[in-house]
Amino acid sequence: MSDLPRISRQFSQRSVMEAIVQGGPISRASISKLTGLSKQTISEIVRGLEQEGWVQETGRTSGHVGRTAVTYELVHDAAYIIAVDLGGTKVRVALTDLACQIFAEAATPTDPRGGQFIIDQIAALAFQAAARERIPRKKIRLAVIGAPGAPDPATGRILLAPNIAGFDAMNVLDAFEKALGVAVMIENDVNLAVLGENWLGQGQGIDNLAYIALGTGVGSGLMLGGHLVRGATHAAGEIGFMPIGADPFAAESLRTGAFERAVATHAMTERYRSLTGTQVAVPAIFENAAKGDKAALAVLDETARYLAQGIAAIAAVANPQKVILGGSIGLRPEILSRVKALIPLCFPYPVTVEAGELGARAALIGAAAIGLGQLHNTLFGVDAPDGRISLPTAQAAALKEVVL
Amino acid sequence: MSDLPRISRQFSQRSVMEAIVQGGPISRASISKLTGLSKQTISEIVRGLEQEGWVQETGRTSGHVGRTAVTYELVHDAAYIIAVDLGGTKVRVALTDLACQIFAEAATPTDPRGGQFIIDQIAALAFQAAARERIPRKKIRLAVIGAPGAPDPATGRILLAPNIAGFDAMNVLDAFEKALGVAVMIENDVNLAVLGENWLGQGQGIDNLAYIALGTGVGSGLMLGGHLVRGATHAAGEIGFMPIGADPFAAESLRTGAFERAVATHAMTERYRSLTGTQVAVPAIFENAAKGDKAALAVLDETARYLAQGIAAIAAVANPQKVILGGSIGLRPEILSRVKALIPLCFPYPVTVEAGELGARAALIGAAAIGLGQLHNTLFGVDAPDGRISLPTAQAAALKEVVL
DNA sequence: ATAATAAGTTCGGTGACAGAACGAATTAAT
DNA sequence: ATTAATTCGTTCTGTCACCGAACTTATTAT
Repeated sequence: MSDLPRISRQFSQRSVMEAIVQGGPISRASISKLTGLSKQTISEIVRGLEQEGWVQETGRTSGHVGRTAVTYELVHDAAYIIAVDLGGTKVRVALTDLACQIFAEAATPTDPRGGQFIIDQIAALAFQAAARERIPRKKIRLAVIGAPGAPDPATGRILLAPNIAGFDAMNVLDAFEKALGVAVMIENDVNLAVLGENWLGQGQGIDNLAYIALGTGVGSGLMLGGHLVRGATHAAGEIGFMPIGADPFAAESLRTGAFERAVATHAMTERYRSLTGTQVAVPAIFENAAKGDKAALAVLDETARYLAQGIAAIAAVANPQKVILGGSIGLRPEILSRVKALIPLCFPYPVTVEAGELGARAALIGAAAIGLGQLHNTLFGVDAPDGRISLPTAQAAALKEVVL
Repeated sequence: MSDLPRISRQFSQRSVMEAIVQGGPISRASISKLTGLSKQTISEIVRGLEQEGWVQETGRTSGHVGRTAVTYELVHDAAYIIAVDLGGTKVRVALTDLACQIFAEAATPTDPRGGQFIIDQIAALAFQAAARERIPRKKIRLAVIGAPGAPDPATGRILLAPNIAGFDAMNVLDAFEKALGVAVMIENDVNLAVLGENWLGQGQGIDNLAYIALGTGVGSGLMLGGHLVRGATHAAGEIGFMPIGADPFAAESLRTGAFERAVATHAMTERYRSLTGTQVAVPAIFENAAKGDKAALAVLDETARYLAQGIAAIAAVANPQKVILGGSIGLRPEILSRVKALIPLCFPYPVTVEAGELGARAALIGAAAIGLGQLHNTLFGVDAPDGRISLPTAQAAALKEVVL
């Protein structure tokens, strides 16, 4: 139903672009072989892309029999996207070009005043970075914001985001679009983390993936069958409320979440306090455990025990091929090793668990991934909602970190 | 990448078919308006479809100004599919025509000898039904088998299907294809149940749906974002192993599943026995509860309490818009009412829970749904894996049940 | 009868491809 | 140095799936 634009050209154009993006400098003849389209068609499409400024000649092949081929590659600076990871304590902003190169990255403490202040802060960061790299604003096509909570695309609001002041009452999407002057996508930060790990981290090539971010709170992002799972109200992955760990019918569990009460920061410090009588922050608990402190070791054991159960629950429901741990607690090897040992004791099928490879930058890289995918789709592709493009990993591996 | 067939025609053809399937008898002019394709194109496509025998003229419009229109509709008996719900105790077989009408249905106890005997039994049932309705075998294009366990399309085996003897060792898919002589799809029965309820039952129009089948065992089917969730090893929805209810680290939980040990048939009878000292079957427990038996009521309360937690876990992970209960225990109103009351006490966001509308036939209807979708796609559509066609609900509502 | 209206066809496009043939450029073999 | 083999890229011709406008046909309302 609905008007069908002639999708044929778009479709082919997209696969040509994909071949150029992935194949680096590539000749038209090679694109033809890769895509199965005729040489003639490739020439036409490439001519079009060149005229519009998306690709350019880079050189010629040599050293093989036969005529030399003219090679083409992306015009890297034809378009840029802004990727943002907005956390309760830190904001990270990155700029990415069409070739998936993250070449400007900035991190700074989140403006505690919240609301519009944060939005202005992010816009300033992004534009500073753009100015530093001499990127004209016109070339910025899209911004992707990762934030805790459940962004509702219909209203532009972000629900369940207690960590960020003033976001519950405003239309965050509109505010960002106004401040940045480009189209904005808002996505849950843990969802982006799955995408990030799927693109460049632990989850490469894996279509069924779960990411568990464990720190101050717990959240999970789920990629099933290659698609991000968002759920009916974009609240999928709010696993803090799983009825595991604390008594789920307790009033406090209804507020904080039974599982969160069993595994997150607060649970660990409380557990340590009840064993020793002293209040100690989480990093110190890990340090003490390394020194052989029995109470600290017990805290780690118990936390891992509940975490293993949480992973088992996710595995039972969604059957991911791999579960990636992230967040300040989840990235700890002490937790990972314990969880790996415990899972086979409470779940019958093998579940691979690993720590995230991208650490705290997973969500930022995921934001870049989703933005680039979106950009390629809107510029060159069908506007199919599930159009996944395969982004190249080669260039992207060479990331520069520029902390302000 | 890969050879792109000229997909344009296919695409349009599919939407024309969709309009005809849904719009009942419909004129070419109306199809044009519906699809946005030009009248001329519609005429061409319809001419093609008519020549190939998929649609036919049915009459003319009248009573309005302007020229009368020739209306077209599906040739209902142009193709058939076999839908099978293979359970541990019962086999259901149905035949469906292209217009989504289930017009022959048979149910009979599963052959206890298992393995090839079951396959032959199903083939016999299907062919008997076909003969009774004078359906030539050539017109049967596809069979969809719903079965417990995790069918592995790569090997054709069904894993985790302890209820059906002899299926673990054989290539079930091949055996069915040989016996039936048509292409066969095998799918988990609970997954089909979600599709069934999504098509004609409680879940109509809902894209994020969970189905929990509770009886001898527990299983769940998940539809997220309109797609069936199967997981990495097709084991998604094996929620019996959620670490909820019994101690998940107990050896018995590893075998049977902690959640299954807390909510399924065996759990209820055991619970009743520990309270009263007498062993009573599940239906009797419900009867006793209706009579006011305190022990029976306590059993229902406790079972519902664990079930509510299980639903909370699924809701926390996947955030479905609605959770549908099925299975001999799940369909009971006594359970539903208790669960509805308990969920708000252990989960903070609203979760709609309802009993399935299709009862025990959900999986069978789901099998028809997936088969019809597949058939429409392969015959008229792009072979996109996610091509969902919208099946009409009107005709399908008029189902006949023919129990042998 | 005549106007209005809707259905359907005919006719003449167009754009996105494919495929064959051919020229152009290069290396390898003689 | 010449020739053969090979590969690149273009030109030319053709097909297919569409669209839009104009036109014919059939019907009801006036």
